Amino acid sequence: MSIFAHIFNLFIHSMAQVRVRFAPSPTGPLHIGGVRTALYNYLFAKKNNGTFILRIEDTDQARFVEGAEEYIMESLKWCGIIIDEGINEGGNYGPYRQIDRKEIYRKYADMLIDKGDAYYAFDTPEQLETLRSESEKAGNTFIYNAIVREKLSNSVSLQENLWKEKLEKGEPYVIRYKMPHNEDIHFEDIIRGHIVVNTRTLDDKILFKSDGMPTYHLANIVDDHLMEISHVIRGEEWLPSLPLHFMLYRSFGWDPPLFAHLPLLLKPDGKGKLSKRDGDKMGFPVFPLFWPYGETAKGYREEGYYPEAFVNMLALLGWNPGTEQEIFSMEELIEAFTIDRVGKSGSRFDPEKAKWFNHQYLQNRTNTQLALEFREFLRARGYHVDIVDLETLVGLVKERVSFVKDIWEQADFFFQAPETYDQEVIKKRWKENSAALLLELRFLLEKINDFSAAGTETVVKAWIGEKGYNTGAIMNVFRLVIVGASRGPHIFDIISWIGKQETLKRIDKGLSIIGK
RNA sequence: GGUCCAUUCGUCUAGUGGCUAGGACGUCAGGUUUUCAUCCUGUUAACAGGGGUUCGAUUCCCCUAUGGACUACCA
Repeated sequence: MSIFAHIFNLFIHSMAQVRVRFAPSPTGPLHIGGVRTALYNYLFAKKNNGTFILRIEDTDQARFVEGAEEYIMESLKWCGIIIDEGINEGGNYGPYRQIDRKEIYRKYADMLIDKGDAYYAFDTPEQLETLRSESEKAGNTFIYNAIVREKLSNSVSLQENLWKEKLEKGEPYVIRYKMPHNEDIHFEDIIRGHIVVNTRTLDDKILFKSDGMPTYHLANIVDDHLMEISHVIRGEEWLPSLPLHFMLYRSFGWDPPLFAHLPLLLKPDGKGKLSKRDGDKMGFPVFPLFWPYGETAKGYREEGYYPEAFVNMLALLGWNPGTEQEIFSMEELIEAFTIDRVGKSGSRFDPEKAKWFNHQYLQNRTNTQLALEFREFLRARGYHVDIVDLETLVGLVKERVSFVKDIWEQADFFFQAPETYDQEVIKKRWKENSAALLLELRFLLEKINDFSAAGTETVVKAWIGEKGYNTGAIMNVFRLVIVGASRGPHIFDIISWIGKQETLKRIDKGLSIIGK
């Protein structure tokens, strides 16, 4: 443990209350990277007896997407992440939707203007766009900073009577932060450690838009302060704006919370961060739940992942307990989680490992649970099977599958006689005497009263031994007519489950088709 | 381009100023299974490169390379 992490630990234990927030924008389905951010916030909150808050950051009305808010909440619920304070849960620090806090932000923007740390700017987006493309042509980057603001249209460069007149005339304006020209800003990140940035590389960020809404930067700082957020745990994409955020806290005279910037989730192959396209291309979901609006997207829930497996997999992507334990319940994750064991570098998402986690969780289900789940699947297909029979069946095939829906692929022959027979197997196993042997077996089975797996197996093996037949020669063609291929569980388990009548029927059918 | 962040097996990762650099997924090979799958056992494979510091660096420092994020009146 680094010295900084140690000090940090001492610090959090001395703090009165841990309050963390997950603050997504309702602009579409929640990406699994977002889910992981929410999860780490939640684990950290619960580990420290703190509060987990959901705040909706919907200050950009143009990008608002209908249904996204519900999607976010349903996703968290599916994952087992319980919100303590939020738009539905309420709390003493509401409202929890930024659109409903609109009136709050203006006051704080004005405070900064009065203090001289912010100013009005009247440049139109078109003007700025022109300036940007011009400097780009000249090979420079346009930054709205201390040097250029003197030449542009704002309350710093303009005479006081001029800009006041513009204000009175109702000319559109934004409020920008007045970034100092040349100052080293020092700040700490729990995961990254000490960082220094010089303000000359920063720009005068817009805090308040001409539509009367704050930007992320203002709203975020004000809300985190007002909601008494103790730790900001968010994605690494926010690291570049951390200096600005520190400056804002300083300007307001507030104590900043502690920050932890999480590494990103990367695509399984190639370069860059995980996107929806990767999932489509490689056949795995990038979203927790199916997203039915607009461009539809697959979800882990609908693909048959257990939420416990999904959460377990996600938790270990970028964090580890330092032990060799890999399977964790939510309670165990909460118990084991510490921020100082979150890695610094981005993690490639591995769909194979995700499947492995689900396999582990599926094996730990009882046959009864699985039978119930599989029955739902069968119902959708028009099969109605007794639950006790399904428990037996599921017990026969569960270890070969990772998902409930895979049970069907492993067990279709339990429900229907083969339509076709694997040509490879016929070529390899079907001999001159196969038909005769099968016919003999057929009449042997017909006479058996105890059609349990053990019952039939005993009789058939005795018969084989008695006659001195070759076991493989019989069993392989037997499997062929029952299953249609060279796969599946123990053959006597299969015939016991389908019953004597069906077994005989399948032998007859096989004989008539292959045996001619 | 600029700023910031990162870099241990193919992937997720453990780890230390001196270790045969550990585990998991995957791969491959055996074994079990009369089939297929599972399972078991084993195998495979890594400290990005170059300089320092040091008796000794994968570990500490610097440079380079590579990757990533950001660079909007989006979050």
